[in-house]
Amino acid sequence: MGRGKIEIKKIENTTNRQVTYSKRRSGITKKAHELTVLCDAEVLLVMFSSTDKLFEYCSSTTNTKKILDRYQQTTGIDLWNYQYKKMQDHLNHLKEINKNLCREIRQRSGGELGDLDFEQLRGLEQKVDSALKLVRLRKEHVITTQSQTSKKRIRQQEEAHSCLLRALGEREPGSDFSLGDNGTTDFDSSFGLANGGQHMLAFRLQPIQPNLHNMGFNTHDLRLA
Amino acid sequence: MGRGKIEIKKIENTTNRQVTYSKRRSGITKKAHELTVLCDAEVLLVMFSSTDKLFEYCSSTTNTKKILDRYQQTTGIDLWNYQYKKMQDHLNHLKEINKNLCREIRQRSGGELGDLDFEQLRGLEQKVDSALKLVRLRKEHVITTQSQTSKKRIRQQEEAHSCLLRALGEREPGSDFSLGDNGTTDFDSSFGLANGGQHMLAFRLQPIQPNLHNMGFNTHDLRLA
DNA sequence: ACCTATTAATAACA
DNA sequence: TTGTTATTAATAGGT
Repeated sequence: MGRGKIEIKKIENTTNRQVTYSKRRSGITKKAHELTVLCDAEVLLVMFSSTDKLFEYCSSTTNTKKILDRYQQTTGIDLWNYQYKKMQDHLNHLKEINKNLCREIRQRSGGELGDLDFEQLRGLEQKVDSALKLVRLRKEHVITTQSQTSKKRIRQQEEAHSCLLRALGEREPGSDFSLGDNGTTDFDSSFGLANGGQHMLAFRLQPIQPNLHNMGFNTHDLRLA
Repeated sequence: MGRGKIEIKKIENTTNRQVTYSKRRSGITKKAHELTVLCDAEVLLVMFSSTDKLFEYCSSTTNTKKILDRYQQTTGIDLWNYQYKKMQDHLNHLKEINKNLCREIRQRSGGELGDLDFEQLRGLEQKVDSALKLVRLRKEHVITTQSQTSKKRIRQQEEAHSCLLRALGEREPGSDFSLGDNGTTDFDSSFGLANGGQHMLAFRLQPIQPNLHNMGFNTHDLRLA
């Protein structure tokens, strides 16, 4: 169809080839659209020119992804399944590990012990027992450290306080800024704290360990996603 | 191009539509092939008829998967990535859960306590402590049950044994099958067991709970896959 | 991009 | 389905 018949083989003249590509591409696209409308079909047409430019037509009744999903479903052909399957395997493996971890935690919590025989129970008991010892040890250590830290801080504050008082006393000898029996009590009450010691500790130490509560040792959601 | 012009809209006559589909399908396929050869292009053509039959053309210089890989690379468009990404998210989520579970187990084992403050340690201690109590309770229950079961079995064996002896004695009054001071000892030694009680128990009970060792409470591989 | 002689595709019919 | 053919549509080569 044109000024003379042409043989169906690669057009060697580059310009001519590109012109023909352009014309025929629009031609076939039109055909694809007509097929879609006339025959109620779904058509996907993907073309790469020899210069690597992509052109695509897809029936407006659907979209590329749908067509290709359907294509895969119909043919059963792989296409992109390899990666997908590898991932799925990985996922199942993780789920399995997860399940076992959850069971271990439940057993370490004293639940789901029905399947364990005496020997296993003995082993579990020992583990939990030694864990308990370790936790207690750590707890003692933490409380000791906290207590020491707070004592040191209180001492530092006291020193700073008396230092200030002394300085004031030297500048204004007539003023009555002398200490009572207990300098610490005066200092505390000046901050609205009735008691030193424990309250002081709780109050002062919070900024040092900010918002670690509910971190680290959480009660995790043991359900699998 | 035919015996009269037609409007481009769905052909209502089903037979006619199918005939047209068939003819035009081969027409467009031919066009696709000509485009491939004349213009050195790569063409993929996927068609679903209104009766859901798939027809495909792909340039013989390539294949469907290559075209689609290239399509995806060129467009950057998803295609099948949606599922893939969903899976990847799921996977990362599971890994996260896994990590937390592992940490919880380590903390329940008395390790990795450095990040916990006093309150958290106290909570952990209580959990481990109550777990220990539960495990011990269960252990006691199991050992009690086992012991009762074994005692019952020994008693049954003894009865069966003396029953047999009695039967033998009645049939052959002259023979000397009388019991010694302790019938149990005789019975045990006849099986090559020096002592009854504990050994007996261990020996007899194994078949009752076969190969449960190393099941249920395993030391799981805490590394993530 | 447009033009148009010519070929190719195909609608209707068998 | 397949084949025939009158007719329309696509397009090769030229502008």
